[in-house]
Amino acid sequence: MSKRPVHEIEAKWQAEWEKSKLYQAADPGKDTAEKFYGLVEFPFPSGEGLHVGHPRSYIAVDAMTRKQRMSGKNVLYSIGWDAFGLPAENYAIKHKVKPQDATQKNINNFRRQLKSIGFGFDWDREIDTTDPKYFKWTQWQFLQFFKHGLAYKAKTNINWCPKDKIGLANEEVVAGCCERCGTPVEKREKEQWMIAITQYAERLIADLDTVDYLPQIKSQQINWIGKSEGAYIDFAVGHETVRVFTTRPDTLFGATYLVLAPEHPLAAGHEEAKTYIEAARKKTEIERTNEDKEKTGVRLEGVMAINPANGQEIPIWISDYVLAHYGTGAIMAVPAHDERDEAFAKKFDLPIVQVISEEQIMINSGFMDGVPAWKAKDEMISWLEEKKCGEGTTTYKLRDWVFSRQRYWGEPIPIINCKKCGHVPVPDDQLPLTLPDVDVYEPTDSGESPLASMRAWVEVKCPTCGGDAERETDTMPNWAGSSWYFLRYCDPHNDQALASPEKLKYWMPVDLYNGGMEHTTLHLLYSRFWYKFLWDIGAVPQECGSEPYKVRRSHGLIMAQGGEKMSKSKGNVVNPDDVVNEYGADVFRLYQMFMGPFDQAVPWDTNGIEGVRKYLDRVWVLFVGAQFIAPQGVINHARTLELETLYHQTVKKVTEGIDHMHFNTCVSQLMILLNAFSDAGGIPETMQKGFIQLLAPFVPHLAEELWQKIGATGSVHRSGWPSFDSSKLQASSFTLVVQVNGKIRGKAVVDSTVSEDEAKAKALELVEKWLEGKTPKQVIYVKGKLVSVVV
RNA sequence: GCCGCGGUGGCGGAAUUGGUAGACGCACGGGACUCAAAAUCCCGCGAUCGUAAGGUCAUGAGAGUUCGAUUCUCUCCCGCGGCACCA
Repeated sequence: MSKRPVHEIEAKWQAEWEKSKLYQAADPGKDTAEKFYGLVEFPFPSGEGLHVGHPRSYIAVDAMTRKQRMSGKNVLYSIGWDAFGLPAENYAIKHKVKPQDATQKNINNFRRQLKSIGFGFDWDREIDTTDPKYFKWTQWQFLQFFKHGLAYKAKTNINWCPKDKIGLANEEVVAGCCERCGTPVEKREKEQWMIAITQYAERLIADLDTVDYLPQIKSQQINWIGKSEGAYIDFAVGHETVRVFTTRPDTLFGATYLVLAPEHPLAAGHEEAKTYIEAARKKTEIERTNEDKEKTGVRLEGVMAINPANGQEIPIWISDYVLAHYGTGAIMAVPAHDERDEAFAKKFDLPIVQVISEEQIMINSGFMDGVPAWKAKDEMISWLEEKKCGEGTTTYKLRDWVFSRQRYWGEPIPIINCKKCGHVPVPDDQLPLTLPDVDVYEPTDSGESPLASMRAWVEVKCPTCGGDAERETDTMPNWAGSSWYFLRYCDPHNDQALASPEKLKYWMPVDLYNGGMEHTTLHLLYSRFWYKFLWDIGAVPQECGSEPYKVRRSHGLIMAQGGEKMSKSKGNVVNPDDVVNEYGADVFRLYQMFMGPFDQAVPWDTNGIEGVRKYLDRVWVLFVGAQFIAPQGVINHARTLELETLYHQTVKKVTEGIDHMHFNTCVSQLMILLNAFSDAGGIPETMQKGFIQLLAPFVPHLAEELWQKIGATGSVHRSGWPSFDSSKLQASSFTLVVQVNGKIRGKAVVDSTVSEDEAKAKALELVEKWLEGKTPKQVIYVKGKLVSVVV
């Protein structure tokens, strides 16, 4: 038997595909076929190179897009580099090289690795977010946000990571710590560029109804945006007013005190509160939220608020359990119907008034008494609006996007700060605004970007008045370039626009987007928002629709052997280079698809790879080894019919399995089919091509080689997709199962054409001894499956 | 606490408009080939009782619906992920 020359085959076809541009996506024209746009999250090219979990998503979508391409669709599937960002800059600092050079080196390594796996990417559409030709449009888009009033500079408390020396968006803070390095985040007051994503909060929730995302993705996004419907209520405090937000306006009569956040303006200036406010400011976010729920607070002496519902005077407290950045930073406390208020009231001995009875009827509520609880919320809002002391409203947990980073390796924010004219956009014809070439990238403790010290770059003339001005020195977060890259794939070399409307109309929306769950509240949310904005201002044509991704799926993580997470520190990371070198790309790909359900975490298993390698060796032997293609007549007629049934079942299963991402069962089925061919002594000629075509999305190199070996013309990857004949899915006989009182008592192989009466008669005969002479009460027949006898 | 996903052999996992539980692969055991080993091929492989034929039990636990439940309903337990003093 000839050994399968894995590496020769793979190198040969990779070179051939590259030369013939086999996977090139056609630009839309008169006769262009129907499109299919498959998308995977483009990688950040780290210094460590790919690890084995990385390509899982790419292999899956590669199989899906290959199948689409074989079916005749015009497929867009491409790749690129999300190459700006903190890790690249830290890498450069550590290795004393320029971020530009380090990034290029890493990109080259990633490209080599991806090419060795044999993806069907259209490499002519490769994207690099750090390429000035690309980020020219990232900057242009930022200026559109600015010109439409959605990008603004504001002094706010931001999340500051003292280790990375960088400001973080809320989405980048996990449990009060920096998402990247785990350092507890501090609060710092800073002027930052912000983008008003909150203006899209409602649409970001509502439009989820129009797309097909995994349920957990939708619910995580909804959760993150955090919509609450309730009311603002105004409490008079002397000559001033304190406005609170509540989701329970119905319990207004039970409000026995107010609580303000320590940052609330009304709290300032009260001598007795000073120490408390000072202490609260010093605490980190985790300290403030992790205090085992033991409530603290201080009463503001000598001030009372008037409850607008009953005119009662109630005290005002400050406490850090009320958050400054949510609602109005002030609440009405209803201890009878809110756990937190109850804990606070009990600790400080404040009155508790129940306003909803056990029977869900309003009590102790003046004009609301007797109203059913379910109606009370709406009635109270109407009353508040009528009396002009409040209004119904909706709030969101989502906050505006902190868009500034005080680091070197990012897109410079193209704004010029002029004392006279304010923030002035860099004129479009001066884009891209590139980074100055410098020697020092170290971030500063002062929280200023290293760009600030490059005076020659910073000092410019104001484009509006011509006076002395300074460039903005903050850069954009790495989420900027990745928020629109899928649009650029449609038209990657355009220097007149981010992409031409014609091409966008043809390719958008993305038909399938696969990526990690960890990006659900970051990249996925940002890019949906970004896209909606571009769509609103007409930079993306109306025809593309309001959502960028029709379908969103997520892959499970690959764990280390044994079930732990793969990590550099544990030394259990599997490098795809090693796997490809030892087994070849096809084995690597097939194993990834076979190892477990695509959407679930699965441990890497070296033994499992061996099994897949054996399978491909056996496929090889069947075609080119001793068993070769079965000549006519070697396989008898009955056997051929059996194989035919199995073949058509396999075509159906693989066709549907790929579309539904049930890759592991597709591979099982292909194994079953091969086992049957082996047992029969070869492959009937009528099934040869189809079998190779079914293998092609999973093992493209081997399939192409076999395609050539059997003398077929062209590439298997453009050869069509096999179809199944529904009439041939049914075997000529089946095993009839007979149950008595729900237990299996007999089996018999019967002809598929068996009638109901025949089946029942046969069944009763088979299980006679179990009936013990009794007459069956009921006999149930399930066609093609079983007979159930009840006695 | 809230939301989402999941729990099936020694292991990864199949099977759901309710109809043969454990497909396929791994590991393991036995055999063939070999001086021997590797590779390859063949057979076996949930537990339990039985020489066997065959029986009984078994899909996290318990109940329910049904001729029949891994699949549907209810109650509970455990694991993973997300959010969390959000008023």
